[in-house]
Amino acid sequence: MPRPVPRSRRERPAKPALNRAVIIDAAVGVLESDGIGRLTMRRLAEELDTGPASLYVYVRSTTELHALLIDRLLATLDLTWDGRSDWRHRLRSLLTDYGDLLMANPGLADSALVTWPQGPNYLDLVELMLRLLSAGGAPPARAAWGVDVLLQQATAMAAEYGGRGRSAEGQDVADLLAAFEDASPQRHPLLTALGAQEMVGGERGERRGWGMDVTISGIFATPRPGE
Amino acid sequence: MPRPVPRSRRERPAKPALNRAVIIDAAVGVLESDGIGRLTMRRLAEELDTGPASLYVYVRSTTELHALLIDRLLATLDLTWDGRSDWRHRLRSLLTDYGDLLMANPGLADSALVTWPQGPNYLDLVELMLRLLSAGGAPPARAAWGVDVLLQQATAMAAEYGGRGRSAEGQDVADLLAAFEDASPQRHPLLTALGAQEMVGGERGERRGWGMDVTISGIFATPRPGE
DNA sequence: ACCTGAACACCGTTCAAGT
DNA sequence: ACCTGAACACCGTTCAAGT
Repeated sequence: MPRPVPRSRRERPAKPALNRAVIIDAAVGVLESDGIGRLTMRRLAEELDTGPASLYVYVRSTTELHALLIDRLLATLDLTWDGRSDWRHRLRSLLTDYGDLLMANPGLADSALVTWPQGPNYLDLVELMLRLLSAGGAPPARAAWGVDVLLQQATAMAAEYGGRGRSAEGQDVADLLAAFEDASPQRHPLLTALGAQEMVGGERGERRGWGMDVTISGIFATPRPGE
Repeated sequence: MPRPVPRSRRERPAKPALNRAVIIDAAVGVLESDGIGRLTMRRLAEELDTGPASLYVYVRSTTELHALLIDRLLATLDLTWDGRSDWRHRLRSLLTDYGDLLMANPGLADSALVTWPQGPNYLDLVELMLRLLSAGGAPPARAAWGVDVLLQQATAMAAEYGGRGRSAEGQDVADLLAAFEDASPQRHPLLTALGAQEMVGGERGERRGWGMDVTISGIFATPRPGE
């Protein structure tokens, strides 16, 4: 019969044994409470009630930590397709969901832009995109490059009008607007005629949807060299 | 008649007066000698023989410093067009030059990806791209969004197979390859059939050229909503 | 106005020493 | 094998005080 756990150990749950899963769970917690800007080895160690050195037994670097975190977040996406609904519509909704996920936390898209995701959910996402492009008639080798281009674009768009909009991450939209307002009518007639607002602005959903259509159409219009 | 400068002041040139231009010049020096990863306020202050606090009189933040640096580097590009040569060819060569510039220094493209350039040369680049897209027949509003998409893509491509290839920046290509090799034939049949090499590899120039053509074709094939 | 020493509040990563 | 205290070598930014 087990002896009763001493009160001091029951009051707060015992420090959980460290492992990769526990660390990534804690990382999600820090992301949600503090933002990715504070998702550091030291902050995470504090959360887990240990020292930063302990994390290096399970995670190679801060970059790997971010890659694992992003993969973990992908698990919340719907990565299925019934194979019958319109492939193009499904591809758009998938990329939209992915972008929304990255925009939900300020700075997350910026991080995703320079970090290659790493984990099972990322593979599922890529596989689904390959299926959808194949369903549309893309030859496999072209679909392979197409996935890369589409993901890169979705991530970049999320970074551009997601997190940085009203953030504490350094620059904001006002800076970009101000930069365009330095355009000179003599030297930059087209830019001046369009106006800063036209360059930067636009309804987010429209702009994003247009970008996706550009790339999807382009993929189907452009054979790979030697294809 | 001026008194002779004391020997101790002549041995090494006098500390230059600080100003924006001097700071950006020094930043280029640090970029070339140490890489952008070490282009910090502290390292730059050391180069200028002062303390970091002094730089804040001229530069608002490290992000602004990087934005100014990137604009400065753009000055080395050929941003002219005679208006007669093939617009599409010129657009491709412009984007290629821009990508090469970012790939010349490891980590630079990563930084450009999350930093909006700021300065006169960036405006010249945008103006030229607007001219080229207009020459191809794009309506102005579509050209505006097209410039954004093209620059974002060129930067992302530079980041993807530029700097990180053989770098000390955290992840490298081998990690990405390894991630794809975890694909399971049951769960990821298309991915498995293609193979990691097909997803990640390919001759850099071909891949980049294909990506540009995809986007350029897509821009001309896709009207803006309500256009 | 411009400049700066010093401080505040952080970082990533390594490694010898412990259990 | 797993864990960690402590250290090393850095960061960005602010601010009171000087010139």
